[in-house]
Amino acid sequence: MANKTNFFIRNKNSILYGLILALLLFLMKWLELRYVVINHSFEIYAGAIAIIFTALGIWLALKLTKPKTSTIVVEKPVFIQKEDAFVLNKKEVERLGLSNRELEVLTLLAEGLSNQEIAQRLFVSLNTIKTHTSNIFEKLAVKRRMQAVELAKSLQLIPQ
Amino acid sequence: MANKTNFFIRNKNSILYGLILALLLFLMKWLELRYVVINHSFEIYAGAIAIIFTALGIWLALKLTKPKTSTIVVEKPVFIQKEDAFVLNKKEVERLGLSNRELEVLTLLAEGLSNQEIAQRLFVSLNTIKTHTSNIFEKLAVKRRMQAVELAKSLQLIPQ
DNA sequence: AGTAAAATCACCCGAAAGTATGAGCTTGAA
DNA sequence: TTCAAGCTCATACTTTCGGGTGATTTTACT
Repeated sequence: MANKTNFFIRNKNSILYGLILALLLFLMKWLELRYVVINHSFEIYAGAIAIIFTALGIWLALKLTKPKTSTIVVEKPVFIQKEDAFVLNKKEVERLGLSNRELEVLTLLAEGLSNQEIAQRLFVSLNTIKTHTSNIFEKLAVKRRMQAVELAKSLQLIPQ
Repeated sequence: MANKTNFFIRNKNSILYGLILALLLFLMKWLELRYVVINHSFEIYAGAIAIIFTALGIWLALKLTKPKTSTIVVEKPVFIQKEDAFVLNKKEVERLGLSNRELEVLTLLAEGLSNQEIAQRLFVSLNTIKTHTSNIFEKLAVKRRMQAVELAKSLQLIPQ
């Protein structure tokens, strides 16, 4: 880090205040030699110094406390669509009495595959898939594959 | 509000500091009468006052300034997963060359309705709906109604 | 070993979906 | 007026879907 080179820059304010302080003292010394001190009591002089330097101290403190308040950031990230990890609604699965294989078929159904394609995908016969789909429709109480998929998605049986 | 009754309580600190200030001045006056001032130069005395009251001012300022606002970064993830107002993706509609009627049929298709039901809903014949669906599948380059609905949803052609 | 649930497969039949082709009608723009 | 696009409808045909029934095999559990 370049601490040494930055020293005067970073302490610029402190140095400046020190100079002002010295200047003020010098000014008072000069005033003392003239007409002020001679004619007034010492208490007034001391009180003036106290007041002035109290004010200076307050001013210094207020100015020098630089990390006054770091900005409070209120973040409001708004996610419109959430594609987070799919969690199976096991309660509904159990309630409907759907088997694992039926859920599997349901998933492929949702992909828009035909029964024939599903059969090939699962290495079983077309008739098997037809039996599965029939059972699925029965358990879901729907008439068509489209409705089955819609219902399954809304019930969190298959990923959206 | 009970401003009057709370005055002394609220300004307790200020009053205390004022008393301390007076006490310090009195202490200095007492010291002056004794051995300090007599034997030392006035500059030293003034300097001491300046330093003490500068420190006092700083201390006052730090104490009196309201408690530093602590920096708190609050993260609030807000999930708006429900379907906000559906906006039609007109660009895609135009690109695919879909007519209004076809979009209408597509919407009903997504509800899981059969061709016959769609026909009754739109007061047209079954054959008309079959023509529409065929054209839709052609334009969307899909083979089945399920795939058409999936694609239409992902392209924002119909509400989710 | 016995049993119940799940998974597999087959056959039939009717309904629905999808393909292909042609055509009438309306409307808005060139 | 002509023309293109959109909407409508029809006929014919093929494919897929869905319902119903029955049967065998696998798996898991008692």
